[in-house]
Amino acid sequence: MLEIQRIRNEKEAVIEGLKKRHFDARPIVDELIEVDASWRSKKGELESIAAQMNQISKQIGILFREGKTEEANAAKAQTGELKAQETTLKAEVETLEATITGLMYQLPNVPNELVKAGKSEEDNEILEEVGSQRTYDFTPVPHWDLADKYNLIDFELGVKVTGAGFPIYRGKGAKLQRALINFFLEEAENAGYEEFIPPHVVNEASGYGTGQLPDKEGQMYHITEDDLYLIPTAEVPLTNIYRDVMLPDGDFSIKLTGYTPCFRREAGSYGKDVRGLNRLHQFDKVEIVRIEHPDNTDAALEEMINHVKGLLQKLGLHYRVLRLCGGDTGFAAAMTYDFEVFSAAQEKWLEVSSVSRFDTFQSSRLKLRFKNADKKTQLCHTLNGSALALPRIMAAILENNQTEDGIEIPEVLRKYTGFDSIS
RNA sequence: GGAGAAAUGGCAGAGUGGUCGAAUGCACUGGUCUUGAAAACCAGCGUACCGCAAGGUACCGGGGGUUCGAAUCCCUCUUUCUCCGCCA
Repeated sequence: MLEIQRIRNEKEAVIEGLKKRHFDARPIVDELIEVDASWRSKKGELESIAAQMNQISKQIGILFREGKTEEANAAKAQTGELKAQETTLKAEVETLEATITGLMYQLPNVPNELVKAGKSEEDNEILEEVGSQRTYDFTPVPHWDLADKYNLIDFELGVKVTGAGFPIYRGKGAKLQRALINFFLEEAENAGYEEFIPPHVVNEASGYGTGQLPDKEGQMYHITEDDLYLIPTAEVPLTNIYRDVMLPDGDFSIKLTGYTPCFRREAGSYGKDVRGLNRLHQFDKVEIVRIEHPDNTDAALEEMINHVKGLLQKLGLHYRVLRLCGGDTGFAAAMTYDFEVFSAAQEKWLEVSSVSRFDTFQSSRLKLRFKNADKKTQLCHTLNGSALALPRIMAAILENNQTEDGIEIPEVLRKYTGFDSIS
């Protein structure tokens, strides 16, 4: 959430910044400024009435103690009018507050200055491409066929047990999946991230804390009976560990990682894009999360980007890095870098990681703060990224590393899989 | 799942309708003393919002209610503990 002070003080800059998302913030911001002003004035009235009431109550207490019952009762009688006013004002203030909150929740984060204006993924900037396409003296087969041929992933069985988008990994497929998880976790650990195994289900407050609610309500599985949500990413439980936290001093850099399954309803998705592992309702991911002093955010982001690049390089994948344009940047993010790997058989780029900085957008909702050098309370910055999401990595490894009679396992994974190839 | 008890400031812990934002102790910060430290003593010491300020308001697990007035009474939810049941 943007801070109300920022909207009051930098109104035009906020509106201008949000234009990069093709988001017309002016109506919301104008209303916000107006409602905020009347909120402040009503709040002032309410508080002065409350002050009078407190004063009278105090007097009544003193009178009773002194045994001046009649005077006390007289004083009681005059409170009626004030009390009625207080009740009315209170309701008005509450309505105004709800309006403000409702409006605030509608405003996405203001893009970073590096982010280019743009509407959709067409406008994303390709920053670099590393590696090159392998050549094959046969026609590469898509991963869903390979998965079937070598008995690695059973999509039909998943449909039977659960439904579409819930594949079942088996045999060497399951083992390769587990190898990737172990590899990613170990790399994160080597980079200084502490490993967590968080719950896979979160409460409503956590959903609001990281910004999934109310914006993406329909994208999470909601367990209505207990009012809990299946996590769409480990970002939610990991970041919410630090909800309502005041870090004692400005010298911190918190690095968390965790592997979790992720659940997404993906309502409305259909067609060719959802074939095989391309888009699932349940998938595995290792996430990295950072909580940083604002001065350290640039460096942290850089470090995370390099971490993800390192993983892709170690896996020998042909990849490219994109900086998302305003329109394609997620609601809560100030800036996002996407990583895509090239899939040999599908002949297209698959997104495998997304690294974002949120600046104070999440921490303002989370109430995640620290005491700065002047002993003032200040909001932390949060960042997170996938390192990495498994299914499309799996798809790319299967497709890109296929030979005519098998699949070669990347060198770095062999100590985890225990086998060098699948045939 | 059933029965009971509890939730107060960083921690411990008092307070059961009125000068309570809350005693006291510990911790913490500053000062005095000391060559330095410890001890002792003095002072300070929660958060948020509104306000240029003075100041005001709100907060005793969350929400609601009673009352002129609620940490204190009532309802409700959550969490923790004890006992019983069930169980990987």
